[in-house]
Amino acid sequence: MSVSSAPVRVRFCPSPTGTPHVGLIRTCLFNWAYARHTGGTFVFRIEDTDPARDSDESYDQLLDALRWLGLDWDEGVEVGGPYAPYRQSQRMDRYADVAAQLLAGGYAYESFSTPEEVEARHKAAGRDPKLGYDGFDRDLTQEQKAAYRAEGRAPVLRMRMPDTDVTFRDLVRGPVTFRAGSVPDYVIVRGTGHPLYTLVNPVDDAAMKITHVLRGEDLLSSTPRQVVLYRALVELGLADTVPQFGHLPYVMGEGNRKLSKRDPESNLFLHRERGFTPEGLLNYLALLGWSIAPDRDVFTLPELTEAFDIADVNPNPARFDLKKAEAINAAHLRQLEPADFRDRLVPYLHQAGLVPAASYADLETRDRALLDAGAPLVQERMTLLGEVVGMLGFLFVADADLAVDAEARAGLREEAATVLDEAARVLEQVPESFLAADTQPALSAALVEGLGIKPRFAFTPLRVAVTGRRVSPPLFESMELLGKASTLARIAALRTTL
RNA sequence: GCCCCCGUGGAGUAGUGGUUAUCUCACCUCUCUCUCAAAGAGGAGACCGCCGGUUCAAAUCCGGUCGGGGGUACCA
Repeated sequence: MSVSSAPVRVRFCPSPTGTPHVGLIRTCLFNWAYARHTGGTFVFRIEDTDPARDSDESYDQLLDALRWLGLDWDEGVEVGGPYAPYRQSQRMDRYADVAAQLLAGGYAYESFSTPEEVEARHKAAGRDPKLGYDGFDRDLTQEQKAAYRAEGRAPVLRMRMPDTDVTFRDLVRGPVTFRAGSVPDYVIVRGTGHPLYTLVNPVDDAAMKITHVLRGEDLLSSTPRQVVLYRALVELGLADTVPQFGHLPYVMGEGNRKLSKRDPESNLFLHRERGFTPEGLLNYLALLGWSIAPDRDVFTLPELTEAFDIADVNPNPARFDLKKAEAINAAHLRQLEPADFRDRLVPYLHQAGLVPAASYADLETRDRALLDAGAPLVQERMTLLGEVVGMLGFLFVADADLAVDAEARAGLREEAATVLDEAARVLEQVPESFLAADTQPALSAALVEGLGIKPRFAFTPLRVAVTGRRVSPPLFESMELLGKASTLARIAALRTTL
């Protein structure tokens, strides 16, 4: 149900403040997906007009985030484009020019009132003092303005809001109307001459010929202001049309609160560190307000772009559910090509200090062999890549350095000592190759049949001895990878603590 | 106060006049089984915020109401 047939141009325009937030990335993803779906253009612009809060570090993190996720942009910072520059801090002269035209055209006016004066006037008139700016300076004479300047006051520039309702058709919510008089005249340029977001954002969207503004619901209430500004820009010949707006639902955290920057779950990089894959995380983020089909929620990025339409976005607030996100990620891990999965484990092992190399290609021969054999053992047992440290860590530590989980050790039954003794005796006789096909029957015969112990109780002490944990990859394959000497050494080590 | 948005099982979600109200995750049980997963089978869980109206018939249309969220900056 497209209203416009012009090529789609969308943008992602974060402020470089703080660490990338999952809600911000969700917004980026939807813009990107819409551009890719429609064959349109995805613009990446940086809104760094607040020197007090913006930082280069945050800018770098934004780039890092988009590159990690594979959300590529057609125009914008780093890559350039026909409407460069794409950092607002480098476009200041343009804003001054537009502001001057808005003033000259009567769309904006100079305002000298302080907030205290506005409030005082509301009180004096018996109105609610929190009503907002009252339009007092709308029609000041030259003499009045001169008098204020003589007092040393520097005026702000305010947009003149119309005395009519402002209606626009939101792509997600349908028609939205703001009642006449409910949106006060707002500031677009500070007394210092510094332009504000309310001016700069629509001016750049117009300059960059943005056709669809897809952003968070938190900006919904600023839309009537922008629509009015846009209309002025159109009349001034500075914009072609008013773009279409679509407001994406909030991303909620626990309870009924917006997921805030304070919540650890909101930090994109935390998820990366824990071992979310780009595929898994993006898949989950796409589910925050959208779904590909009623009976399906695991999909690839190409499937997403093929199916995505802003019109299908649901207006309800979406809750960020880590459990669900992890389940989606686990499904993606299982779908990975075995070699791909294996390669992705290395950085996590490296980070934990288990292997000296940070990439598979740089791995030593022995580590490489262990990982080649170990990765397939855990691929369908993991939710996050970071779990590999716990799952396969035992393969990469010296016998003396194996940490045995205290709880797992304490949970062993009385016959554990007997089991370990008997297992050690039997395993001594298994050939050096230590194949699972040899150890399993030997241990079964000795422990299950010989001692009459149920398999789960017979093998648990061995699992704890060999891997240090109660949950591990399959036992016999683990022993095979570890080799006969290490396996026996670890069994002996645990035995002495019982 | 004023303005705007939202309201279907624990979470997400399908469903715009007639269905036993969809599916996924989570949860419970069972099968498989050396642990954990995976896989397979089954189960519990919402009368669609509430009230009223229109209609033979409403989660779906209308009115009202309550609840939650957001905005109301010389922040973005």
